Amino acid sequence: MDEEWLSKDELAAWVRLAAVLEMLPGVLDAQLRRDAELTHFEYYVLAMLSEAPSRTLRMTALARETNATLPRLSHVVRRLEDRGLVERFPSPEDARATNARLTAAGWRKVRATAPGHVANVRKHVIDALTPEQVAQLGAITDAILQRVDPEGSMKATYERHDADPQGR
Amino acid sequence: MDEEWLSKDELAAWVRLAAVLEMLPGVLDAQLRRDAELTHFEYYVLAMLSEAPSRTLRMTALARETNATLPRLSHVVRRLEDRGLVERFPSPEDARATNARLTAAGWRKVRATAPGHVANVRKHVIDALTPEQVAQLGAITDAILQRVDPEGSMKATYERHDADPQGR
DNA sequence: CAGACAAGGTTGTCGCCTCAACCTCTTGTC
DNA sequence: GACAAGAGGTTGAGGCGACAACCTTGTCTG
Repeated sequence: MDEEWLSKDELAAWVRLAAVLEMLPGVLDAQLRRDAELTHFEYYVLAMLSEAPSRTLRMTALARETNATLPRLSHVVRRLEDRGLVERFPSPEDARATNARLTAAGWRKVRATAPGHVANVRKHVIDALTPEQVAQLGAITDAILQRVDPEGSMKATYERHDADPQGR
Repeated sequence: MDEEWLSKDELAAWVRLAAVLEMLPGVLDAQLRRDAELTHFEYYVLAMLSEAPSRTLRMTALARETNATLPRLSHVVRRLEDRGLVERFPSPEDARATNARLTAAGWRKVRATAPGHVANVRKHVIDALTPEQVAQLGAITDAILQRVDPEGSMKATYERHDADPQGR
């Protein structure tokens, strides 16, 4: 049984990808939880804010950049606000909108946490691959994302760019 | 900020992979929940059982094949048992061990669910890639898994095989 | 063959995510 | 310029996973 309408190669790739999907998040979360009391998603939220102008972003924009739904982000930002890492305030331009801004403590947190996290990503992903494989992985994930999220409603991060010329 | 100690290519690949990690599980779960009232993980449990001799597997073995922790599996199997898709019984050989066996209803469920699930995997992953990319993805995920789970304590599924000759 | 330790599982608690409901503000339309 | 529809967010309830505590059975050692 199982995925019997996949060829041998397809099945092998899919089974492994499913395993990565299952295990990698745990590895990422574990290191960040241990070293910084953050989940990977929380870290990503802080990191995206840290790169934004004035370290500030509207909730909707932040949701796009972190590939999250708005409810999920709202909950997470509330917790981060409780911990003093982020602050929220109404947008001056649109009374409906909320802006999230990194606090000084949040900024320090990101700076202190980034090296360990990057090292962890290197250890478990990048350094496991050849440079060619890194490039291949970029193209492959790009292609998958276009299927998963065709309108690019979640993105801004994985910019549409030098796509596969064959357009598959 | 963010992952500034990654090169441009490395960062691009990582950001996209992180996005896939965030979004693909939701896509898989959504289809299965809608069409079969199953999560992807529940489906995988049923699928692994369906391929086993006598459609039976010890909990520990099942945990390995599904890349899950034992507590997680235990909870999931209890729920599946409540729904009549699986049954548990003590192992004859080892009084500590528990066997999980697919029921007739569980078997029907897998058979009925597989085609839609496979189509979904095709749609969002396999068909987005060229055959070469499928092969590359297999090699890449294999390399990552060896870092994430060096002892292969979780596996049996992504068999160690024709690994990259360079051994990176 | 007694006790210590390991293997195999289960259970409870807590935290996070999903989904649906809801509220406020904005925009378009007649 | 009033109302309908939509955009932007928040909140609450329910469900699943992580982690730690615990129980039982095997195994190993003296």
